[in-house]
Amino acid sequence: MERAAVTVTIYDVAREAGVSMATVSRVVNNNPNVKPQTRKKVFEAIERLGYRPNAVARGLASKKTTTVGVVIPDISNSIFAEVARGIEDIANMYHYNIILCNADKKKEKEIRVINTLLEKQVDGLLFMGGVVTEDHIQAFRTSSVPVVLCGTKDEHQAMPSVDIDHEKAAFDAVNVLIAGGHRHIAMISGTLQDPANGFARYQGYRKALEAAGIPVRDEYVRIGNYRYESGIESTKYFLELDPRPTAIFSANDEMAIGAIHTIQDSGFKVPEDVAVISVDNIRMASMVRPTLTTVAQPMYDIGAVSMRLLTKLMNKEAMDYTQVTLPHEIIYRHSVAQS
Amino acid sequence: MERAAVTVTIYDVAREAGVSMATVSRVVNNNPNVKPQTRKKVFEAIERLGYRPNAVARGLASKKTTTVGVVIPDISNSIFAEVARGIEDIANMYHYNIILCNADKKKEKEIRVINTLLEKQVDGLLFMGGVVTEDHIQAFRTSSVPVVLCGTKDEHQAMPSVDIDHEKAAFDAVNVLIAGGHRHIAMISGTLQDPANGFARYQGYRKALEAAGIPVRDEYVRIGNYRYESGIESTKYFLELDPRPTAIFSANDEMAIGAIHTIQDSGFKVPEDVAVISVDNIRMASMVRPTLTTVAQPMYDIGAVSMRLLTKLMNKEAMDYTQVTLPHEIIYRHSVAQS
DNA sequence: CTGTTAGCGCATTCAC
DNA sequence: GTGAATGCGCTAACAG
Repeated sequence: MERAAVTVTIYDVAREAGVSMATVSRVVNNNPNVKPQTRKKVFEAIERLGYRPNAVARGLASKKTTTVGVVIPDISNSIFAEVARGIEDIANMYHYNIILCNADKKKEKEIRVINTLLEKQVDGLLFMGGVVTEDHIQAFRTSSVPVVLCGTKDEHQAMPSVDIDHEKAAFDAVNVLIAGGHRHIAMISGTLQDPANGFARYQGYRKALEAAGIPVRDEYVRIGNYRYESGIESTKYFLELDPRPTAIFSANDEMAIGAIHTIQDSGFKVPEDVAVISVDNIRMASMVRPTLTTVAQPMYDIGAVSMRLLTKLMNKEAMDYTQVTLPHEIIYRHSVAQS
Repeated sequence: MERAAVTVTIYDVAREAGVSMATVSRVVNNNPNVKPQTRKKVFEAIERLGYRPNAVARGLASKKTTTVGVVIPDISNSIFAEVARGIEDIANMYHYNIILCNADKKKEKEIRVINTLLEKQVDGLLFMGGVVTEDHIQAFRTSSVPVVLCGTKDEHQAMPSVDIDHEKAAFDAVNVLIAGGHRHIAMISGTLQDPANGFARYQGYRKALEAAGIPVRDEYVRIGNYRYESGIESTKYFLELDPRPTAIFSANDEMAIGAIHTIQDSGFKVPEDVAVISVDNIRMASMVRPTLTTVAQPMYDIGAVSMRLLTKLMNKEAMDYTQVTLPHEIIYRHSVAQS
């Protein structure tokens, strides 16, 4: 194959192969109505010329790009990496390309990225994590391509989505603590503004306590920002309290790790003095000492299922439901004493 | 703004505004040759119709897509996330969109992704990390768009690239150990097949030892795969040795963390019994106990500088040099005793 | 300042 | 099976 110094088009291939451009188009698109011999001639010409189909022209002519846009709220968050992997595997399976766009957890940038993707005429859109506001929905509406939310949902649950039951996940996590005999359970929460993740997890915490007849104390709840440092900060605060909590439920693993280190740095032991549990199950959870007991989100599956859902939507297949809730699972490790 | 149920084109806007499509095109492209009043009319029509320019058609007509493709070898590697952030900031500054494509650290997939990006007519390509083989270079050559390697280089250093001096970084790291009085220094290396990262870091290790007159022992070197588990495995091996190493140099942070935990789990202390140092400075490095002393790669800058370099290349600006080496820096934390 | 006219590279009828 | 013709939505000369 030669180098394509100047662009070689479908016309060049046609001339080289002694056929019409329509025929070249057919073989490139795997249209069966081509005599095997002709097909061979064309392939040879393609090879000889180093022809590379122009996806832009194809997209314009066919009004399909076979690519789906994925907006990642925060590329440095490892959760999304795993979800992306699930998305990719299924996308490849259905011959879609995926293009990732990072949005740095900025709403304004998310909207911009959605618009860029739509301008690029993606055939579908996957929106990962983050808060879905009216503005997002507006942006989605300006186009007619299907959108599915993965790892989050919109407030009115009107859009197709794939997620876990965050409230139930939190509820289950706190119950592990309660079952272990804990009565003084603090929570490091995410922002309560986020209905899908933040608020739901907080609700799960409250409901678990209430179900066990344990009073909910305001001073046992701190709002963090999902980062390590904020886990440290919240935990320092908890450790000063009287009575000091004997267990901490963190809204995500990263803050939980901050909690563990803070507890240890303060001369206490995990889980003996303070137990820690959280939600996510990122890779790092098994890379702390003690290893972190946490509620695992099926990240890969969330990605895979939402991509599969999207293919159906793009294909206009009939669907009985477009809101799927995947199961979560408690991973018992060593930051909570085994009962 | 209405919803664009059916596609509204530049013609629709032209009709709505009572001008020609050329004029609409001008205002969309910020061409100054439009009377302010006309511009206003057009904008109103755009707003009223909910017009969204079709980037695919634009790309075809202008032969430019104002997007650059970025191939990420491994999306779950946090190093690349930071590099990507640098890339993005500069890309935005120059009004380029970036599309990320993950390649799962599979060479075959890297090549496929490069081709996909090229078919999509990106204006430039950024190739992050990983090994650059002849096949990669072949793929790059089939197109005439500029390519820059970031965080790696090709064997013959023929392609534009932005990277640190890996050998020197390793050399410096090992010297920290030597300066601390260590003579029994083991290394957890990456694959020696990778000239840019793996082999260069190993070379730095050797040279540092040689320069200090310390014999290089084969049993003090283990080849890992850059992952936590492989740090554990290698360290278990080292701990059995006689004489047992008093310090370990790891080719990357993640394996170093595995080393620290293994040392601790075996009843030894870091850094008292065994010191640990590595290269990278990922976020997790400050999230271990003890915190990890490491040689920081300027990840953000690597991304930013390579994107800047790419813009110049795309712009066909004259360049004196296209191979840039950024400085690294030793971050002193607590996994090596302060001298 | 604004309109007209050609393509950009390809998929896709519709004939043959 | 294959070719000729048309147009996807837009930019870019070229006129005026």
